Order: sequence, then C-alpha cells, then structure tokens
Amino acid sequence: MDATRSLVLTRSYGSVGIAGICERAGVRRGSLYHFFPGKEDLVIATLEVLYTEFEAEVLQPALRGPAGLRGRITAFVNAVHAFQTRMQAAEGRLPGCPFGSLAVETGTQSPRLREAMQGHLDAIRAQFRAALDAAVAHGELDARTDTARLADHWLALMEGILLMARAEQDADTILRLAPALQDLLLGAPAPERRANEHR
Amino acid sequence: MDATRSLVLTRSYGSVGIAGICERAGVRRGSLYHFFPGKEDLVIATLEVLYTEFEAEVLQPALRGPAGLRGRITAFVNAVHAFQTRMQAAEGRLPGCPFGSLAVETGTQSPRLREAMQGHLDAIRAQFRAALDAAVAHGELDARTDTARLADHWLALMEGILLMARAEQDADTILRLAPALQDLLLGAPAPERRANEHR
DNA sequence: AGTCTAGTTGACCGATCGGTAAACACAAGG
DNA sequence: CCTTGTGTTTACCGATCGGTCAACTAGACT
Repeated sequence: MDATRSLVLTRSYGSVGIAGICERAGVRRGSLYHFFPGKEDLVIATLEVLYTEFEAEVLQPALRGPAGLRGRITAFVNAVHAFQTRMQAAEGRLPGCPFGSLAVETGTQSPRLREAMQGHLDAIRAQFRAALDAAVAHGELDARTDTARLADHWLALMEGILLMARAEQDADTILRLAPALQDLLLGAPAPERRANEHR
Repeated sequence: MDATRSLVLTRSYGSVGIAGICERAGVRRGSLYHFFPGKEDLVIATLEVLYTEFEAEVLQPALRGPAGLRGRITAFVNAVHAFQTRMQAAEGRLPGCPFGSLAVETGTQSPRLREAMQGHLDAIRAQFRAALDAAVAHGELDARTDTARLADHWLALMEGILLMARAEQDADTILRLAPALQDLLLGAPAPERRANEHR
C-alpha cells in the first residue's frame, strides 16, 4: 500500500500498473491478489489510509490548534504546502490533491472509486465547516454566515489551488494562491486597500 | 480529432486508446499515423482546436459582451455551464475543464502535453485579466487592484469549481459554486449581509 | 501510357495490461 | 506424523496498448 500510494499520487490511476506497484514493494503479483481482489480495491484501501492520516496530521492540528480562523487557515495552508513539498522532494513529483485528482480521473469510469473519493472530499468539507462554525461561535464570522456554503467554497478553491500547483509542479503556487483563500473566507479587503496587500 | 475530443474530454488521456478513437472516427489505425506522429500529438492538436473554439465561443462573447464586470462573470459562468450541460447530454459525461484535467493527469508524465495545457491555462488567465483591467478602467475596481493576481485567483477558483462539478458529475455544481467567484472578484459582502445572500 | 504521390489498408510488432490458478512452503494444532 | 490454513511463487491467460510496415489504391501531372 505504501508503494501504491507513492505511485498513484505522483503519477495517476491509469498510468500505474500492478506490476510497477509490486516491483516497488518487492512483492510478487500473486501475493497481492491474495489480499486485494483487484487494483480498484487496492487503491481505494490505500486512499482510505491516506485520508485518515491527512485528517490526523493536517486537518485536525491545523484547524483546531491555532486560535482564530485566520491563523487556522494559515496553518492549514502551511501544512498542505509542507506535505506537497515533502512529497516532491521524496518522489520528484508534486501530487496535488489525490482525492480530487482521482475523483476527476476515475469519475467517468470507476463509480466505486469515485464514490470513495467523494466521501473523502465530503469529510474534508465537514472539517472546514466545523472550523467555520467555531469562528462563528467566537464572533469572528457573523452569526448568520452560511457555514456549509462557505465550506463548500473553501473546498472548491482549495482544489483549484492544488490543481494549479500540480499543473505547474511547483509548491510555491500554493503560497501564491493562498491569499485568495483568506479573501474568500474572511471577506475580501475593501477595494481601496486591495492592491498588493498580500505582498 | 472530433472523436479524440469526445473521448478524451469524457474519459481521460490514459484511458482512451488509439483503437477506440479510430473506431469511433471510422478510420483505420494506419491512416491516423499518416497524419499524426503519435497519440500525444493527436491530443495536443485536438486541444489546440478546442481552446480556439473556447476562446471564440465562450471567453470573448462572455467577457466582452455584457457591460460591467458582474454581468460578464455571470455570462461567463452561464456559458461554461451551458457547455458542460451540452457535453453531458451528448456524451453522457461532464468533462470539467479539459485543460486542467489533462494538465493534472499528464503533468507528471508527458512534459509536452503538460506545457501545451499550461499554455492554454495561461491564455485563459490573460483573458480574465483583460476583463479585470477593463473593470478597473471603468472604475468598477479600484485603480490599484492587482489584476494579474486577481486573474490568477479567478482561474484557480474556476478550476476548482469545474473539478468539483466533474467529480460530482453534476452541472448544477457550477451554479452552486459560482457565487464564490463573485465574492472573490467583486469583494465579499460585509459579514452582516453575507448569510444566504445568494439564494 | 506511364509516373508520382498522397492516402488507405490490414496484418503484425513487442510490451504491457489486469487477473488467474496450480504448485509449493511452512507453521500450528491434532 | 498428518492435516489444515495461510501465504508465496511462478507460469500463464486473453486483451489491449501504442506504433510500424509493406502492399495497395487512386487521382494528378507529364
């Protein structure tokens, strides 16, 4: 599963073969099929583990650690940036958001895989919403804020940022686009103060 | 190339085979290789055409037609929504943003394809920026607005929106997330008016 | 008529795909 | 000692992958 993770994240579902996974893992193909019924299940299981780790190591610490929504967003962005940088250093490729990428690639081919990825995206969105609800409770956001809607926007923008980062194969893209997240979630600055504010 | 477009947009680069393309086009494989040196070049050429059409039929009309940035954004979103809906009706699958999807999928494998897609994304960003510059010229945005940066954010969010739409295979996702675009580009409403504003 | 060339065709290439199955190793339990 | 269950190994399956090639067709030009 570690081999599967490395390969699927840095390449893509379709372009990763069972043979490559097994070679990397130092395992014979037959052994693999003793534990997993097929490629699809292997990948689903692998990303299940990845999500669990992502929630425990990125989502929870960043979104509950610092006080204040602004600090939490920053912590979240930095944690994502660190993870992407680490992966790029280790594997030579910047993965972007695996759940989003897989959902896009297999969305029109493998319903089970797509549903699994959608489930993870939903879970991330729920974490975002919890952070927004906490901000509402602390008076950082107006009480009438539609946190579900805002969390939805947050996830969409985050996916877009990671898509751009993967397309450019550059982790700094995340930092470059992160201000958009602050603008979207905390309200854009008044037009008068907008120019170059984030530099 | 029409067959290539349909298949690549609704499936993915890796999962579309030369055989499938030729079968759909009613052409023998050998004939294809008389005109294109390989799959990569075929797809690049196909998406070149697609971008040209996209610019002429979506970008230009939407971003120059209506008066006012808000109206232009709305027109752009509606045009994209219409295109996605049409594709879904015709092919049974919602393609999302082909340039983004291809850039993501092939970004770690086919440098030429990735560069081509990046070029198209850059071109789209330039169109966005032109629309923002026009808004600045009309006083709709502050003169000090960093339009390049804002166009960058615009593209990232748009890619995220289309990624979500493809993941969910639902064109309405675009309309659901479109308000985020208005918030990001025109400035979020004051917190007091934020709740449910867009419903 | 003869030549040339753009394009078509179908057979074929080696490689790889995901997946299967039978033979085998081996430790645990009787 | 013998069975049983858990894995491992290896050879193999048909299908498909992207790509090649030589033979062929047919219209244009001389």
